[in-house]
Amino acid sequence: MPSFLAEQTSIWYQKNARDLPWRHEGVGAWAILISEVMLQQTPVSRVLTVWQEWIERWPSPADLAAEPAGEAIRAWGRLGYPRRAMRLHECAGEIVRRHGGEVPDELDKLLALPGIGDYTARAVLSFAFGQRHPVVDTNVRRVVSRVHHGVEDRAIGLAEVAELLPLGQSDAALASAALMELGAVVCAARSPRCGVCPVMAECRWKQLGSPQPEKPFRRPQSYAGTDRQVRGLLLAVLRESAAPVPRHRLDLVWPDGVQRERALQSLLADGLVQAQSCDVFLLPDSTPAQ
DNA sequence: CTCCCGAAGT
DNA sequence: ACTTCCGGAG
Repeated sequence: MPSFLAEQTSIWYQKNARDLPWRHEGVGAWAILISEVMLQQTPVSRVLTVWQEWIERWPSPADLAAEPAGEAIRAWGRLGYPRRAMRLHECAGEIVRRHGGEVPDELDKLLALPGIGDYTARAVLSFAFGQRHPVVDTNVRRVVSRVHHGVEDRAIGLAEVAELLPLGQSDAALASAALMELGAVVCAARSPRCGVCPVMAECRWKQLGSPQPEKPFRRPQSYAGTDRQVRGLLLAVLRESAAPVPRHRLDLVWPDGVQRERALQSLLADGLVQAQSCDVFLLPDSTPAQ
């Protein structure tokens, strides 16, 4: 059932879409998959440079799979959540071993790959293969919740979004990109730009006076002082060092020895760091995928 | 300090 | 259903 929301947003998108390099003609499924993983938790502006480096260095899954995981972690730079880099490396290996080196174009096969969840699998199918799938990230949830239900945070499921997409494959893929773009640049969480919104006239949320949620949703933890920050500091040292790093150099980045050790152990457990000996550490140099 | 906002493990 | 996992911009 093509909806007013999907149709109007698609028209708007064709005039107002940002010119992002992974949207260019001829960009392959692997490059799009990389972009979606990088964008999972990181703003566009920070992804641009690293994505370009990755696709030039590793234009196919086989190119990435042929290198040690540590190279992916190093090239991830400061994008954050570096387990994504490790999973992308594992993902490349799986694509080579199980799919002949080509990104699969079926939902169940994508969902089975490491680091690929409900959102990313459908984003790749839509944006790389032009298929019709509900691509639901928090932007899309917010847009649909506001426009159709008039509230900030109604639970929006895949089925509901599937129903509002146009029936044609390429029209649906376009609408999915458009809904995400609208949520990102117009129907923003904090500062919505309703004055330029293509669906303002039929937005339930706007009609109701842009009601805020009953519960303001408190964010329990800040980043400063968390294990995540310490892990980031430790990994940065290893990333920027060509040679293995002795423990005493890691001791410099954080004063609390208990937390520092806990962070180091969790990095080892995640496979983001390897111990060369009991007091020397390096990025993983696991043998490339066979 | 706040905002950003997906995958996977439990 | 709830928690862990980053880091830069404002």
